[in-house]
Amino acid sequence: MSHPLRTHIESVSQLTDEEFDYILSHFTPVKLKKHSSLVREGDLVKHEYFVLKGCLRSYITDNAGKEFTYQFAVENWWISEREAFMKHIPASTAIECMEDCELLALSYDDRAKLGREFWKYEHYLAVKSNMGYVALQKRLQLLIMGSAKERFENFVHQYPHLYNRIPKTHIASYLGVSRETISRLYRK
Amino acid sequence: MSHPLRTHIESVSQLTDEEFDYILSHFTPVKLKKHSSLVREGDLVKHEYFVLKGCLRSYITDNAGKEFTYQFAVENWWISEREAFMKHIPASTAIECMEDCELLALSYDDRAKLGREFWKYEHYLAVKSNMGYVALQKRLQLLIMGSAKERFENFVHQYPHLYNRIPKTHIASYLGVSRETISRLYRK
DNA sequence: ATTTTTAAGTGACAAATGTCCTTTCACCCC
DNA sequence: GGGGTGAAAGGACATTTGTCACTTAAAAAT
Repeated sequence: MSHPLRTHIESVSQLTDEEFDYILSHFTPVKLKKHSSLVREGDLVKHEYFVLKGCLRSYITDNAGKEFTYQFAVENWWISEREAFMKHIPASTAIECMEDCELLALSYDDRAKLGREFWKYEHYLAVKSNMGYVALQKRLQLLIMGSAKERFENFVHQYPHLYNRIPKTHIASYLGVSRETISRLYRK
Repeated sequence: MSHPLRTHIESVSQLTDEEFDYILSHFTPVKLKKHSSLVREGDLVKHEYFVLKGCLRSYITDNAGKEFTYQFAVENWWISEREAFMKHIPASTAIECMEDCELLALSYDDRAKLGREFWKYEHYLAVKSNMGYVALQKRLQLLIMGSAKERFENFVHQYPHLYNRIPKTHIASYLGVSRETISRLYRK
């Protein structure tokens, strides 16, 4: 069975064994316990992460201390604080493990290096970035157009495996509604 | 006084007169009357547009016939139906002129050609795309975190010139609230 | 200038959603 | 295996926002 990262990259472009081994050699394994922080607000973010095992979320905290989930990540997803990572500025979003996690970390410099050395890797990044943009667009659309109910149903439909894995509180804050509203919705 | 398009590109990277003239030669002027459509739902989108004069909006229509504004564009903004333009698929979003407009159209092929011929133009596109992503992120954040009031105040603060230029109905649909709610808000 | 159309303001009411509080249940930790 | 901890369900009530109907004002058309 092929390495999860390889499978992910090859959904965009094929690699030889040598190429993949070389790429993989730039990643560092990271293990984290449930509830630990991967990134805290204000941190400099020197890596982006590919998730091998576990479940994380990135979130913003407003002045009143309320948390808003910006993104989830499970196996075979990438996660980081994009803006902080790209621009070398302090993170405005925190990232936390919701389960014990195993990650692969790639530094900014190594990412740039791989991009330079492999057209294919650069292309993979570009495709990934574009998919991210389109996903963001869709989510925005749903936020503007849909009621709490529609947003929730869409979420369950789109991520059935997350619905039973992630605390409802966080799903609520991802959808921009209160936890109680979520409760009310699937009573019916 | 320099050409608006040149000014815009040069906010990212400098051009010689010859380079700019060559780039500009790939653009076609387009004039449109108020209320006319630049893109209709279902159209193939072969161009992207730089706005020289006027004011446009892109919007989605839901099953009930309700319109949701996805984006505004005024002088010195770019506008298109990104997904349709990039992937050569039918547009799911329409674009309409809210005033008489003068645009510069650039075809998909010419865009690619300019990107190939000028590293600087390619770079300009990349920076623009990244800024678009960050802007989308900010807007999403505000939609999740902010009340109607906060969203509206943020809009007025961020785009004071649009607030007096664009019908409130469309500002409301951009913010994801009803027109009446907007009315109520700035009574106070 | 007069008519017609379109945008905007307003109030009353309904529906959706948020907030607060209590109770229950499941899981984790000595 | 009991005590503690955190997540979730549920009810009561407050607040926000949407909807509808009507009026006024402004802009466009003739």
